[in-house]
Amino acid sequence: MTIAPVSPKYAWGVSIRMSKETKPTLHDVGALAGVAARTVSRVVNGETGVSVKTREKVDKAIEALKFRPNLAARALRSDRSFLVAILNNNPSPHYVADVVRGVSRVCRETGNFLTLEEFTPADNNIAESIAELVDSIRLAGAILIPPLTDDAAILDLLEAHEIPMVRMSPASDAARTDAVFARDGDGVRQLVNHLYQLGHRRFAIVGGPSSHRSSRIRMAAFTGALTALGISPATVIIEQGDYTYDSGAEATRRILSLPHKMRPSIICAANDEMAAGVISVLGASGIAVPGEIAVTGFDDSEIARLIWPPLTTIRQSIVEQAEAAARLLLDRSSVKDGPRRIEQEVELVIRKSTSRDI
Amino acid sequence: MTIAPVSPKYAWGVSIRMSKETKPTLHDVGALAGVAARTVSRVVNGETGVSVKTREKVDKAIEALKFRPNLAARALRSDRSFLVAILNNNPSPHYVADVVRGVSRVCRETGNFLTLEEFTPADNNIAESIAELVDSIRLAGAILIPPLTDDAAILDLLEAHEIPMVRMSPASDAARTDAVFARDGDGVRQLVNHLYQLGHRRFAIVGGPSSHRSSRIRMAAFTGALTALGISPATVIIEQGDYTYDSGAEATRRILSLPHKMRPSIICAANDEMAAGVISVLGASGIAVPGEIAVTGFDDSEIARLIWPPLTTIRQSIVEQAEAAARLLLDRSSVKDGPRRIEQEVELVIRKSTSRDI
DNA sequence: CTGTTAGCGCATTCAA
DNA sequence: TTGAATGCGCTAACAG
Repeated sequence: MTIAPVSPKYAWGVSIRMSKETKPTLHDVGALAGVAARTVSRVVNGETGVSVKTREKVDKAIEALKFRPNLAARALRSDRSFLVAILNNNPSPHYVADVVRGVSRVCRETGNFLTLEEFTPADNNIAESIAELVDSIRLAGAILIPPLTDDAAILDLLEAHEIPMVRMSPASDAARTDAVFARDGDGVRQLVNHLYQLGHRRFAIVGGPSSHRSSRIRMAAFTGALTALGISPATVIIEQGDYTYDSGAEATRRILSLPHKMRPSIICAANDEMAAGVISVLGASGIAVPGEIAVTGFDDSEIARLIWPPLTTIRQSIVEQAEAAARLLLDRSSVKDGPRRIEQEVELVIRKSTSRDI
Repeated sequence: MTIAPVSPKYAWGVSIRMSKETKPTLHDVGALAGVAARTVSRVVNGETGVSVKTREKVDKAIEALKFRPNLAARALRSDRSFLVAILNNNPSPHYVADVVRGVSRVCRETGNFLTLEEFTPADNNIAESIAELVDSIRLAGAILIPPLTDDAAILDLLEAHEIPMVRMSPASDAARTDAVFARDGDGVRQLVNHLYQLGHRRFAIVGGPSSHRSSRIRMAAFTGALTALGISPATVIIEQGDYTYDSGAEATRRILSLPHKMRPSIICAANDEMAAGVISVLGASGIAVPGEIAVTGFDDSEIARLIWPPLTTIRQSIVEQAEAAARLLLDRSSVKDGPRRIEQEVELVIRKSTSRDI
């Protein structure tokens, strides 16, 4: 057998790896299987047009060499990476962690990797950082989390680069891209009906910032559901918060400063974090929860379970929404039919903050 | 001027980009600046041996073309990516979010990108997933978060691939790699001294899992500090938890079942999450906090501020630790001197859960 | 069904 | 101080 002048690695004519340091390539696999690199490439990428016999040989060689395609080479040659980016400037750790968990799972299933572009709400050069990323490598796609979902400059940027994207719960221009939503309105209706059955008639609502789609929807659903039960919105105390703990506490102080006969029997916050603020002020004021005033949240974030009393709330599985978003992102088969939209069910979770027996 | 038969892009002899779709390359920049690609490469990588004049021309061309080096090509050619991986199976969203925030900041400063390998504690094929990553691309480095920091199989894997790594608060084999720690012991001593000054003499401690370095250190510091104040460890109630909310609640039930005269005036939990469990059980039992029993946590995680009463605790800035870890990881200048070690200061945060005036 | 050739964009010889 | 040539590992064209 003549010596094939290919490269030192192949100096013995067959695929004998000289060193543990050298990672096997398509070429190595091909040499071992007795086929060309191109054929191995076909097998690796699941292309059609390879005989079963050949495929088996190649698979065996891949296995034997523990071959793994080089990401950089693939990305360079085919101008498509296997990187899915999560773009985030949402400061809530629970929310982000759940998104990461869901996307991560799907990435692993599909042989992709996850990159995280993390910003604080104060960052003002978000678009620039993202530009750096998308100019440096062709992303498999991007998942956008609120409130960054509604940043027109970033949407423009991604569109200009033709990066596939899915937005989670976008507030504006919802039909512009693929998107995933939760059925917030359904949740509010379930919650209100439950409270009504418990006998509550004097409601206070602490709304979220009107800039968020979710808070507008939740507020509309609250007033709608109450009206449907014969409770006039005019009799409902409505306070405005901004989804933070402190704003929930502040709203509660305002509520407690009202004439005593107007005091509600139930305070519904538009998210759990504000509800935690509500409970802390009630506790500090010596008001029994739920005995004197009951409290509800929304989201079923971790804190709903950790505070005392634990919160009755609406669970929306962010993990599942994120999984759905990632699958949508990676499935390009139906994009041509226009923006796609997934709506996720929610669920009422009843805990002690509305219990009758405390 | 003759037509240079280089590629369609250069068909006009000078660097005129034919289409917005085509990203500029080193070659384009060089053509515009009137130098070879090799020279541009030198400038981009900050190599020496380029005249000031040339460098200026090149910089101008880079600016004009908004050139950004192609990550994939760089990674392929030089077998080094600009990807920093965070390896995590810690379920605490606050903690992970802080790590991400710190690492993210440093990555952005240094032109790197961040990839997140996220696992649940239940995942049993962590090593396999990480192998897939490190076999696919040469990472710039990896940052390991507990409890994954102490997984020998993963350390072996990364070492075998010669991936630079920094571990955060490793429990075992601490000198094996670069590492970042917090001065937990200092924090405990500050805390105990403060409680002693408030008049507390009957202590209960809810420890963390002995598998964690942090809980062993914290427990040793508690008994040490108490002893130093003349309080015999034999008179201290010690319960074992596992850092979860539920284990804190459970430990508290055991404490409350003790004869009344043994009841402590203060329960110190080894982390905030267990402290939240402690407070919930005390609340459910009608015991005033801090009036009858005070409570402290450790970590100053978000929940410390969100529960009622808010927790006196020890703040360790995870963001800063993560930043330090990332800088350590990316600075390879001093690795040859053996494993490096950074210790981060902590700080006592006094809140209502130990206040005297409630 | 399979192989040959070429080149993605960059960094690294080596030569000038 | 600069440039020409080469190839990293892979996949797209194009043959056979």
